Amino acid sequence: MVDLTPKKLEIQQRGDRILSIARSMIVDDGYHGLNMDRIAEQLEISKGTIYNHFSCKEEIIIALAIETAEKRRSLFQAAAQFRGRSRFRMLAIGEADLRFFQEHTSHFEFERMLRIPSILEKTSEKRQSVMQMCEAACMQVVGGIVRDAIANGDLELTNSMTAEEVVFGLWSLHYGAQSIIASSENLDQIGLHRPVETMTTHTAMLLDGLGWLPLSTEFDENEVIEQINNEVFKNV
Amino acid sequence: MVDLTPKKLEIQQRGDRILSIARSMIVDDGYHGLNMDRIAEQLEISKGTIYNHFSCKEEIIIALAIETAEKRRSLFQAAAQFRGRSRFRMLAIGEADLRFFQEHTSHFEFERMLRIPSILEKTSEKRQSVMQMCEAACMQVVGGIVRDAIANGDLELTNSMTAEEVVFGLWSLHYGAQSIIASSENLDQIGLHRPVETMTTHTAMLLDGLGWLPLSTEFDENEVIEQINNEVFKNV
Amino acid sequence: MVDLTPKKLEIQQRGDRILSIARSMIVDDGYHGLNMDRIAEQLEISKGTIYNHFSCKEEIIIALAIETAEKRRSLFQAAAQFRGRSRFRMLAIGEADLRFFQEHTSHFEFERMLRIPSILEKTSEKRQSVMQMCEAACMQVVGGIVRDAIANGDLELTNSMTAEEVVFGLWSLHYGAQSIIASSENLDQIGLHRPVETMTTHTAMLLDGLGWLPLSTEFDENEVIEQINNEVFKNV
Amino acid sequence: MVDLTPKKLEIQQRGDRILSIARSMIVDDGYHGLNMDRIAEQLEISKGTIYNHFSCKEEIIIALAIETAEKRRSLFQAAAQFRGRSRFRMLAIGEADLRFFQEHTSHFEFERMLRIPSILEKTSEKRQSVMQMCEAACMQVVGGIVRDAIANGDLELTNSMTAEEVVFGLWSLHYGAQSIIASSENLDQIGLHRPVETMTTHTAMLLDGLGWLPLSTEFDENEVIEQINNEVFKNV
DNA sequence: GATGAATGAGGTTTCATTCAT
DNA sequence: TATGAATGAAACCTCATTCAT
Repeated sequence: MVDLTPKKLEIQQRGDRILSIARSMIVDDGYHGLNMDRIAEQLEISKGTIYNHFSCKEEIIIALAIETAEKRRSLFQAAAQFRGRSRFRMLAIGEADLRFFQEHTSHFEFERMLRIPSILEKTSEKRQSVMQMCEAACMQVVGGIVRDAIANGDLELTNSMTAEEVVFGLWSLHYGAQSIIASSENLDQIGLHRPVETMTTHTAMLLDGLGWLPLSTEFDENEVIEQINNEVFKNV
Repeated sequence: MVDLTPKKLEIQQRGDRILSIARSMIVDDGYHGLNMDRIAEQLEISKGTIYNHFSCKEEIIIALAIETAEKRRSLFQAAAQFRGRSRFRMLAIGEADLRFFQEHTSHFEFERMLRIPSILEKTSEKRQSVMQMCEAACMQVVGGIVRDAIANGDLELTNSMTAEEVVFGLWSLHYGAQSIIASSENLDQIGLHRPVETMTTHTAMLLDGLGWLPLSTEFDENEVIEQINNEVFKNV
Repeated sequence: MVDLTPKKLEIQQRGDRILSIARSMIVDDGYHGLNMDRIAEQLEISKGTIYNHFSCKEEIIIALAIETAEKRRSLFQAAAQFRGRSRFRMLAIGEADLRFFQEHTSHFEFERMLRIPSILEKTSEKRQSVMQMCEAACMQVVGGIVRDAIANGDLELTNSMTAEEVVFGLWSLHYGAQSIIASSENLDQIGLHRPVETMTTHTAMLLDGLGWLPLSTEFDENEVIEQINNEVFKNV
Repeated sequence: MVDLTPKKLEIQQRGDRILSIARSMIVDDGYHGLNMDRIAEQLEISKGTIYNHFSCKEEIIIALAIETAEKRRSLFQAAAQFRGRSRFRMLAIGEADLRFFQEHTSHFEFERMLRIPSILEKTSEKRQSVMQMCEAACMQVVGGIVRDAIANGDLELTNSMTAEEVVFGLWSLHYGAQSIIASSENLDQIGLHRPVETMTTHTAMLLDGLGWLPLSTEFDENEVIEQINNEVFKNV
């Protein structure tokens, strides 16, 4: 055990280096830019060694997605611990999501690739389920807040909507907005000068539309967000 | 003119057949399933002929996306002609979008691919701009309704929001929801049994949150939709 | 006839322009630099029109070779008419060859291509025989001078050499030197500052070596060449 | 070391087999007869494997040229070691060149291709400089003998000729004669029954013309050549 | 575990030639 | 006769993946 540690450490570090180079390749040149030969060349290892870490190219992509998805999960879990009214806790989630988006924009690139079936298919079930768990954890965190809000009367669902369906609406809005922002270069030209802020505003409108109390007109959002940043994300 | 037809017709038909086969390849097996050799083989033409129609694989993808995007544009333009209050005209747009989604689910597959920069880069500027025009036309149709609503007092924007930004919110919600639905197989397992209806409900909630009159509680949605279908989409 | 002439002229001029462009393509990039598409493009005519002039690519090559071969033949025939001793007539041939080389360096490129069986095969028999006639005429002109020299005692062949073999030696020396000069950029760097003059000197040395009278030490070469230029090539 | 040999040997042998097949393709049909697909087919290896050995088609051509150029260099260097008068050492060079030509006729084809800029450009600088070194070595060997001859009075250059220019003459004569012989099928028909011997005779004539002592009339060439073969080339 | 040569499917390009208009 | 889009054979080259050492 004492002997194995340094070796295992080295192996893990190599795995990380592979991911790190792969990430920058994808960020720079997208899917076609990810190239097993060039990874091997830049790391000065053999191609075979890469295959000891990742059984195929797609496994690298999902590993990258998991890496960032785990960061999102911890951000969401941290946000959910904010003490206060349910609507404010949703604000904390929004803030977490915003931070995630700003620091890990590349995640959307990975996710887009994994939503192409022919790519996802080649990934291992193991990593697929890790990925799903991360996503499910995020949904559950948000779902928990929704249920809390229903339980304490802050939110009263009509249309026979379920908590999961509320989450789906918010997820759709954010996933859609972030995908569009991350992959469009000309938003400014079509009159969208502050797309991230616009997304945040729409989130508030949607929650208002659902009747989630207190309504956005009843409190000062900036003040709450400052409090959230001080309490929840101060170490991040 | 009578003489010109057969040759030109044949050429155009071949272009269409290429797209048709390519579409089914992508639907079945995604990006990797699209294979120039196999297209040539199945159509019994040479690869060179395919490249006379489409200069690369990615051009086929964008041609497919344009094909469907044009259908969306006509649906949106038809929907916008519905006579009635602005909120009902938005409902008509929602109905158009729904029909588009149900009949051309594969569009989201194409669009997802085109949002990967390394794929988009290889497409011709010409087709890129056709694609953008289709999208812009849709946005303008919706933007026009928003502006009408503002003009006649149905909608009063707070938060210094612009009409374009309202459209962005709806676009994000729908793009996000439809992407998720089109690329997820296990929504049912996580409690989303009617995702399309849920998306529609959230749209209504968002419009309510924006204060768009009449609010969803003030009219019978199903009745209006029936009217829309009768008047606008009866021939479609 | 009055009407046809301008048309025929135009057609012939186009044929010439095709050859002219093809020549420069081959000079720059050899066989695989010759490209029917690019000829059409540069002449702003259609590819089909080229095929009205030359039935295939290889016919262009042999047409180019014939064009220059005919020029060489007339130069040689003109040179052979110089009145004077056989050695001086050889000097005239050398001068003709020099002029040919300087003005039609590319001829050697064409000749080389036509030595490749798969290329020669595709040319028409008609042009093949025209080509052969031109070459034979040149050799006969030189061979005639050699035989004259032998007949009148200027040249006495030892080593049981024949007139044809004498021609071969001169041909080799010139062909080799000209090929090297035509395709080397760095002769100056390796100490060859006047390669053409060097070739001429070696020709004289070779004729001296063969004992062809008068030896180069017995007359003023420059003076004779001036006379040749005045009498034989003054119109060229 | 014992373990490494079989694998490495096999790899090297495959590289050699690629060159061997490529050589015959070029000999038969020139540049466009060289075909990566057909090499793979005939060797029953994959195309990728060929590209592991040679990064492009042109690298094969230059590799072939280097292979033969190195043989010429060793022949020349061996020849230069012949002990005897300078004229006899030149005879040894002539003998080396003759042997080279007879065994590696195809070299001239490769050399010609490499004179086409668009072909040479694609070859690696590394191989280009190897090639240049081989050629320079040959010229220096001959140049050395010329200078020795001048130094010891065997050769007295008139016409302000330099040692390099003497080499150029010999090079031209041999290159030209060998190119013609290598690429002509019908020399016999035009009266050239022993072109190689004729070339050798002309070399002697040229050297006689230059006054290189002893003149060919002053010694028995065959006897000297026999001696050269016994001393210098007996192992070759 | 590490290596890297071998594999071979497949994307892309090129180009001579044909043929309907 | 001129045109040039269409054709399709032929190659070049890339790259993810495998496997013997």
